[in-house]
This record gives sequence, C-alpha cells and structure tokens, in this order.
Amino acid sequence: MEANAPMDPLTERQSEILRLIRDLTEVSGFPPTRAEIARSMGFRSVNAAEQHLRALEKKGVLEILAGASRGLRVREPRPAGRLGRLMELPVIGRVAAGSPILAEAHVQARYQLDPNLFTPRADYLLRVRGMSMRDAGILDGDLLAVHRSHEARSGQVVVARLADEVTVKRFRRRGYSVQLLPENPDFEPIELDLRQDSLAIEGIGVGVIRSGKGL
Amino acid sequence: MEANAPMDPLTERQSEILRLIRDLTEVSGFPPTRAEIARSMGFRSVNAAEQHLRALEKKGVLEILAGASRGLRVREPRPAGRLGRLMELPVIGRVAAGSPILAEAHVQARYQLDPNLFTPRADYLLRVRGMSMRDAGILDGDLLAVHRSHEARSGQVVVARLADEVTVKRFRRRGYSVQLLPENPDFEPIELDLRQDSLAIEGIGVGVIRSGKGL
DNA sequence: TTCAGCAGTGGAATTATATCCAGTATCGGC
DNA sequence: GCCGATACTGGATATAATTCCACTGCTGAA
Repeated sequence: MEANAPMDPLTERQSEILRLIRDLTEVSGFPPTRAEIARSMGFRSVNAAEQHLRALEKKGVLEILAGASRGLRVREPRPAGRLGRLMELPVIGRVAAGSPILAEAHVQARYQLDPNLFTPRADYLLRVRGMSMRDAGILDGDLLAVHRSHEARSGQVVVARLADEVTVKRFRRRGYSVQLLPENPDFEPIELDLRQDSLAIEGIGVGVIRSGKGL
Repeated sequence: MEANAPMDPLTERQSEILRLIRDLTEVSGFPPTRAEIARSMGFRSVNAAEQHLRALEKKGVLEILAGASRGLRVREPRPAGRLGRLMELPVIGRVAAGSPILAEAHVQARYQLDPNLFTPRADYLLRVRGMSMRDAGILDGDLLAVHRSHEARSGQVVVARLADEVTVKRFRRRGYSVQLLPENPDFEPIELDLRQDSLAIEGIGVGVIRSGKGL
C-alpha cells in the first residue's frame, strides 16, 4: 500500500461525489459509471466525473481499477465497529449558560438517523434560535447537525461558545484574528482577537434538518 | 412485482455460479462481468456464463439489469433490514420529463429516517435544483421531504408538475386562479387558470434536509 | 420420439464505458 | 503576473461488456 497519511481534506464537491458513489452502490448493488455520476450530479460532460474520480484517488479515498467498468472502490476507514445501521442523535435545545452542550438536561428529543446522511458524522442536533444565519438557509427552529470538533477551517459553519453564550456563525480566521460572521445583513459580525478573547469551538455544522411548520 | 413463489431449486452448477457472483462482489466491490465469470469457472465461452445468469434470473434469485455492465444483483432474503418503525425513503434526483417521480431510475439513494421527524409522514426526498426557493431556506442541492398528496392548501410548499416539468414552489389558490410563487425576487411567479392550464400536485413539502455543501 | 431444461463452444454485432485531448473559468498563493 | 488546483464543457476513440445467433450433446419426462 502507498502511504497517503496526510490525506488532504476533500472539497465539498469531492465529498459530494464520494457520497454519491457510496449511495448509488448501496442502492443498485454496484458502483456507478462516469456517465451515471455525471447524470446524477447534473454534469453535461462525463469528463467532469472522471476528473473528480482522479482527484479522489489522489487523495487516497477511492480506488480506481484501470480498464474495468464500474471499477470503483471506496476506501472505507471502517470506524470501529458499527458501519451501517442507525445512530440515535440527541436534539439539543436551549443551552444554559456555563453548562456543557451535551448535558442531559438540554436534550429535547432523540431521533434515529442514517449515518450516511451527513459527512463527517453528526454527533448531535442543535435547535437553532434566531435568524442570524438566514441567508445560509438556516432558519429559526431548524435543527443543525453538528460534528463535535474543537477546530474549524475558514468558511465552515461553527457552533461556538463565547463567554457562556452558544452561537451558530460562519467561522473565518486570519492569524489571531477571528470573525464570527452572521449570514444576515441585519446582524453584526463578531470580531475576536485570540490573544485576549476566549473562544471555544464546540463543533462544526454538517447539515440542516427542518421539519414542517416553517415550510 | 413478479411472483416467483415456487422458486425452483437451483442446480449444482447454478448455485456455484451464484456463490461465485457473491464472492467476487465481496472481494472486488462490484459484480463480475460475463467474461470474468467464464474465466473463473473455466468456460471458454462467455455465453455459458450468460446462459447461467438467465437461468438464475428466471428462478428469481438474481436480477439482471439490461444494458448495464456488471448489472447483477443477487436477491438476498433481506438480512437485517426493516428495523423497528424506521422508514426507508428514496432520494429522488433529476426527474426526466414525462416520467413518474417515483420511477426507480430516479432513485439516487435510500435513507432511513425516523418517522417522527416530519409531519405529516414524508414519502420521499426530492433533491431540489436551483435557488427559486432561497428565501424559504430551501437551497440548491437540498433534500425536500415530500408527503405524497394531490391536493394542497394555500401557503404550502408543493411539488408540482406543469407540462412535464417538476418544480417546487409555494402554492396559492383563489377559485380557479392558482399561483406558484418562488421565494426569491429574481424569479417570476407562475400564474395558472385551472380552466385552461394543467397542473398536477405531486406532493407537499414537509421538511428539508441539507447535508454538507451549502454549509 | 419429441421436447424442454441443462451445460456448453464459437463468433460477431452493438452498446456501454473508460480514457484521452483540448479547451474555459475561477481561486488563492508565491 | 503566473502557477497549480478546482470545476467544469465538448468531442473523439479504443476497448470492455452485453447480447444475439447458430451449433453440439446430455438427461429425464410426456
């Protein structure tokens, strides 16, 4: 085996393709062709699919068997134990100041979800309050699927805790300067200097679920 | 579908082939071609494999997808599946003009969801294309949870079919006059008169799921 | 005895598929 | 300003794979 330890992170588009391959394989029983990928993604050129596959192979998450039709194999990291089946995710409501997010008291409900739905894995669902992320399609009352993490990359939606308040914002960082950006012109960005302000990343947003009424 | 209740027993040779298909699929990640089967079995003619596949299909233990390379699916007697009261919802991608939404060809994936998540019950997930419902928090690529229904009330988000095109819009009706309203000022409302225009409601939106990309 | 199912050979037409080539456009880093 | 990476369109081509055809030979049931 070759060493692809660094494992560059996938772009959004690339993980979308990877998930599509997994899903189509699951449904049909065999991997898709380039043309099928292109059709599902809405590409008008099969080559767009081909290029993505090459990129995924280079990053070590996909195997391509030269010459074989549908010769794709997703390299599963096989997380310890359970691969498929269901996960039961807690729905976290209002988070009291000073207490950890996942405190039992905050759990409003538990839903069973298909783990394939989100990448990376969602650990809990946070009920979003307010309209500060409206233009990112995250509305009041929505459930934000959150992957627990203490780090974030610029551009990601994060769950952050500043001085005992938990908030959902888009994260941007340059050196010691961090911005927590709302996606709604009616709200003000939050500017932080890591040398003096405390900031704790609680997780990154990996999905949104909205049910009923708001629609 | 078809009734293959009697299920003729397989011959020695046939179950050997079936086992081979299962094994090769397991190790390589995708089903074998006729040529590969022939080679593994020692046939000098690919047609020998083809004939066996036809026989297996006739006996109901194998599915052959015409035209698709490696289009073989072993009919498993449902290993674990159907757990509790989980529903398995199909994800519907691009809907070809003139074909029913739930045609098997449109299914991109299947996800297990907790039925409590949406009310009323979601029957399928439709992948939304375009930004015409942006201000309702429904973005390009989102999955719209749809409850099948041929009727809608004013104000609901509907999946409608007009002249072979499937679209997601907000529904408004006064007498014979129907409006299909985008939630984005860049798009034009669609005005219909039920006395002359054809309109088919395919379902009403009961939820939204977004995974990854938009975030 | 004829017929249907089983188990193959051999060849060939036609798709399906992978893969290459030449472009366009945007983005962030050096 | 140039470069590599990303994300595509569009067309061409060789080959991988399905599928049809015409055969041979066996066996057991009607």
